[in-house]
Amino acid sequence: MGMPGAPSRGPDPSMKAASGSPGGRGYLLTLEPVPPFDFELSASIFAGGDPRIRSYGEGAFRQVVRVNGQLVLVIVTSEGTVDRPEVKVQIQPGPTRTGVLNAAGQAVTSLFNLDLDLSLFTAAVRDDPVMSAIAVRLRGLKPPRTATVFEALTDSIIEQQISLAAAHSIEKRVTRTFGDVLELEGREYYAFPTPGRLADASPEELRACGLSLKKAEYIIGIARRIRDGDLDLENYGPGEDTESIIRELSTLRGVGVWTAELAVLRGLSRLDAIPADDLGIRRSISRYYSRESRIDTMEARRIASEWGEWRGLGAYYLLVAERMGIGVPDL
DNA sequence: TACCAGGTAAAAA
DNA sequence: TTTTTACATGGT
Repeated sequence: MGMPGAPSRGPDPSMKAASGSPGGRGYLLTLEPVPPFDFELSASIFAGGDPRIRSYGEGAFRQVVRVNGQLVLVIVTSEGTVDRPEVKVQIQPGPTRTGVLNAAGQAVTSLFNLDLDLSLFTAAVRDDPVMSAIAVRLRGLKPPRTATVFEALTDSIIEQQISLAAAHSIEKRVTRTFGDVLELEGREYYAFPTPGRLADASPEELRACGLSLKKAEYIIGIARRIRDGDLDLENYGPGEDTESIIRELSTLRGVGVWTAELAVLRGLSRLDAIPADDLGIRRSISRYYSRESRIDTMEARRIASEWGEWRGLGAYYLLVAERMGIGVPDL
């Protein structure tokens, strides 16, 4: 039964724009995420990140976002609770037009999936005692989303085959080499490179960032098709079936099923997509659902099918649970 | 030191 | 058509 589009969501969180911050440090926006939402838990994935690119520390998340063609640093903090979440967004440099302010608010809403209604997920996994127990432990955890599908697709190509540690180090070098820079108070912040910038890169330049020559060619090829108008990754609507997007992306050179699934999961928050042959996902599924230390792709898909249209989010919960050292629930 | 790690396309059989 | 190989960096 192919369900069209992404799982249904709650309404957009309401935005209250303070028109100009009195303090003068930057402009302030308040977002009201759909509860439950645990900001600290959701943002902890970014803890220890490169402060020039994306970081979370001392309660504040920082990243450069591109809004209306302009780069701004968003500083996101939480003042609410899990059940009455309230997220503050500070924008630098200020002052800025309300159009930019509101666009930054939309960007943060997208980056943290603030409009996702997790109660639909917990309802869907009600009959799965393992996932239900983990969902209670991780209550309010929302999965992150990349700023663009291009970023998700590029990162996924970089992450093919090699370890996450190796991939992250390469991703940082790519961003610092090709990303646009925003200078603030003597500090530099980098946005993820645009397709146009990577379209102009040479395979050797990307190779110097640590990519294989083949991956460099894949990424440049995709970037050029976007630049030339042959490919548009950023306008998939809710009416487009997740499966058909995965099929479409899989036709790109260098993009297999695994890469396409990961890209729609992280770039479009298609939470019904699960990269079932992913080693890490298979390991975490086997940890919580099997006596075997390793399971194959078919077995992973069979178990994940219990989570219905939320299999991708279920997989994310298992990965986070494993990372946090949450044990197998006693049933 | 060697080997594996959140794959893929192209070559070889 | 199916199987094997090359590829890149970081951790153990």
